[in-house]
Amino acid sequence: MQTTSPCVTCPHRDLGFCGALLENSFEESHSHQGANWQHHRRVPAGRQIATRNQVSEDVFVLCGGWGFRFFQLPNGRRKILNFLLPRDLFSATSVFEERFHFSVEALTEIQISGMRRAEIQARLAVNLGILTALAKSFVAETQAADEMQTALGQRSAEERIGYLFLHLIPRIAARSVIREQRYPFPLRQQHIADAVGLTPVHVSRVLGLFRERGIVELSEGVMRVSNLAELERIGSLN
Amino acid sequence: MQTTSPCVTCPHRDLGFCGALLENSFEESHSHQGANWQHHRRVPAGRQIATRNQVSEDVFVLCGGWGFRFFQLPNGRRKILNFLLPRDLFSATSVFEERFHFSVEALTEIQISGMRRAEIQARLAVNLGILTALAKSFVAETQAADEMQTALGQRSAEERIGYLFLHLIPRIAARSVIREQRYPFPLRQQHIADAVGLTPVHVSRVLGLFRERGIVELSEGVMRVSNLAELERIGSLN
DNA sequence: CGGCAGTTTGATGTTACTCAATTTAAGTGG
DNA sequence: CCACTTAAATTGAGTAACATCAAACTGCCG
Repeated sequence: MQTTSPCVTCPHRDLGFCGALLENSFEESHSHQGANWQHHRRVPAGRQIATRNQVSEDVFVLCGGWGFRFFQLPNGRRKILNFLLPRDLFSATSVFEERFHFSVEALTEIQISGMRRAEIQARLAVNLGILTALAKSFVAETQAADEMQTALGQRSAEERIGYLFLHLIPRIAARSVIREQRYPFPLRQQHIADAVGLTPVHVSRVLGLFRERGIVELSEGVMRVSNLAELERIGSLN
Repeated sequence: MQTTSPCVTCPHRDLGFCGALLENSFEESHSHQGANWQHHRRVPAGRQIATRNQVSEDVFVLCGGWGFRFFQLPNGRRKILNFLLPRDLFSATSVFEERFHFSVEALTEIQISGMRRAEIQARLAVNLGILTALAKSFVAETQAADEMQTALGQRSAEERIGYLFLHLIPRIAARSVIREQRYPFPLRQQHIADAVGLTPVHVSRVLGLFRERGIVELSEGVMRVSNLAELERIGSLN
């Protein structure tokens, strides 16, 4: 099997560093046998796979399914910081930090790929491409966090949920073929609540309104967007 | 004058890349004359010095005074993303992005230092120290943004303001000598409101409570912390 | 002294939370 | 395939937190 050609029989071809941001950079060194700096795992839905302050020698990429990063609060609530979709690094910070500053949970069944941090850092030192990709990832993380801060700080429940959906739509679309504005969407209302800082009860009411007004509808793990223009009017920051 | 010894006569010795994160990395190449890749400016209080989507060839460091990054919303409100203190890069993202994704305003009179992005990137490629410092800065930005998201999403007015103060205290202390728990603090209540997503009226009420209960007191540009333990109980995320 | 920006206070309104009950959907074992 | 169980979503009533509007108060500067 050639290292430069697509490796269709390997389900992890586009995973790990090949994933999110480093997909291309590592291709030339990807091989089936000697890759002991990289390993894969399957995790069932609902399982917590990383904990705040936990030390890890590895940097993780989500390869399949959905997960999320979160903070657990002492009062029992939690804040979902963002959702992880296939090819996402858990966080670009973990390339440099040996501890997670967040926790991670599997939302659906997921596959993850872990790589030795030491190995990644060694490659960073000599490979400008990886560095560039990593910088891009950092920039994207920072910009997304700034926007989410804005949505949370100054906006109503409808606007927050609208923003969340708008933010997720292109990310989902980049990872699966979308027909008729139907997006795969495994979130429970509780997840939405934890992500935008509302109670599940209130989320339910807002989603009810969206449905009545023919804007978005959630059911059976699918988000159906009937009126994107209106959703953008509601959720967009501009 | 020696390049390796402290350069006390130059008010910008510890500014620019010498500032925030790159202080040490650039020391050997700092010189008074030929530094045309670096320039300094003084800006009066209240002046806006960067606008969202504006293109800039330069990367900026705040050298003196306070500023803040923000998003302007169409409804007239604004969200302050964070406050900039001396030696802060406006954002580590601007080392890689030619446009600001945020706006910046001077809160007090400030001095800023701008450096050519191209120059910085060239140095990044050959200087591991700078890279490490930059990565640290990115990590810190990301962690702070995650925490602020949590504070905004899941917490009450008192907790948000408490969190903001707790977050600022060590940053201020790192930049000036603190005696008797009195911190220089140039924010108006409107700034606090814009930062934590409350109305100035409500901020005033909460600050009134803090004062009554002998926790913190703001006046004449000084924050006096009388009961740090209680402030931590209120504002800490843990 | 007058004017302005910032803060405080009061009265009232709205949004979202809480608590509790009901309905719907999703599994599970027989 | 159907009773049973459990989780998720919906609905309603009452409440708390914060917003809004408006007025009074403070300190500062010309």
